Amino acid sequence: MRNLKYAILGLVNREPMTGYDIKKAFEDRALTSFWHAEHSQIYPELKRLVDEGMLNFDTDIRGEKMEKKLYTITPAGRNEFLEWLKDDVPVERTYKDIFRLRTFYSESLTDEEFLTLLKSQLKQHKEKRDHLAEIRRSVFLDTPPEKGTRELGDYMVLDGAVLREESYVAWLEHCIKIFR
Amino acid sequence: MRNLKYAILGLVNREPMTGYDIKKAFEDRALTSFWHAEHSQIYPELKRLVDEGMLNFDTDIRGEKMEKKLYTITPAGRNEFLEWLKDDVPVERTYKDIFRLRTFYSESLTDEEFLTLLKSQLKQHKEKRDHLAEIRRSVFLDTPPEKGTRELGDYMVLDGAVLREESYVAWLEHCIKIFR
DNA sequence: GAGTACATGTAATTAGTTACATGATTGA
DNA sequence: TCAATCATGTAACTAATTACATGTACTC
Repeated sequence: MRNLKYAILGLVNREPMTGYDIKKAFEDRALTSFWHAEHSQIYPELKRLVDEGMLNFDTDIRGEKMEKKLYTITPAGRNEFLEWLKDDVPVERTYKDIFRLRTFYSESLTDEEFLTLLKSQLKQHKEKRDHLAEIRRSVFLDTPPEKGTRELGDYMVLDGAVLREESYVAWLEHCIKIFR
Repeated sequence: MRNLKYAILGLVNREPMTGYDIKKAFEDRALTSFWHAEHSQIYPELKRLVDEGMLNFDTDIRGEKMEKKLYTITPAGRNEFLEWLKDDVPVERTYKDIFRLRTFYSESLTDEEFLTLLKSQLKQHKEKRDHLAEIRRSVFLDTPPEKGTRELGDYMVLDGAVLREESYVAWLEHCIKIFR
């Protein structure tokens, strides 16, 4: 499905970037909530996208001799990206989740053992939710940006991430209530 | 991380099963909401688990000569599974989601194009939510089973799947409201 | 007799992670 | 001068998907 291809094309379509910039973007809290890639996956994909005529690059010098490659999207790349973006695809049947897998088998744990796991997950998901909500508050003042701006995309996925964490927290709290 | 290993050990720990049974279990609505594997991944993993002494199998004959392998968990397998089950692991940083990736880049779509995608996703997630809630109602009468029963694990993940879909629906409706 | 479900495997490819490998620049 | 960050790559391995491949049993 080449999803990484489109994730990268979309970033470079926003503005010219280096591989390192792309790696950094995938570490940003908003993007990382629904996509991620290591640099070992990014650099080969960038090379491939250049071979396929989707991207060009210029070599920049920073300081005395440190080289970096600044990638730019080609018209063909932009076209492919826009076609992909329009695709209406069926929802993913499975959102893999290891903790839910453990929960499925929790009959084999003692109540205390499972409660410990539930509480640890709850703590982590609450922290994640609060962190994401704090970004939404500090960056967007909890108000959606104007339509047609890049910031609106950022806002919407951040908002979705907060909702997802809230829902996870509600589920964990429900499970804890059952076990007490 | 060998997650499939533990998903399979957990199923066979519940009761002896064939590879085909395991494949069917991964198509069941509750399990499929958070885990999935194709038979091409299951059969080699079963072979490996036998090699590692985690599973044994007996060959059953169905009808005249059709053979099937009924797998049973070994004490070593059960032990490994129980150790894995107790592990408290950090939450996954990323829950990959292609529609959220598209949303992130939606500034490059027209309002109508993006609204069409949003509405299609909304319809699908509502159907998924209703379907899951209907299973919860018909199988569990919306009431959690007793602690310590296998049914409670099934109920909890199903409940979590309903909540997750409800949260997705709420997010999509929020996005649609912004775009109107 | 046809179609569906049961039943098990392998091959080829793509996706993703962890480890290996190197070196420059900046700021404390 | 030390540490963190910038910067780019490859190798080895694990995970997962799609396609290839085969045959039986049951029900209408």
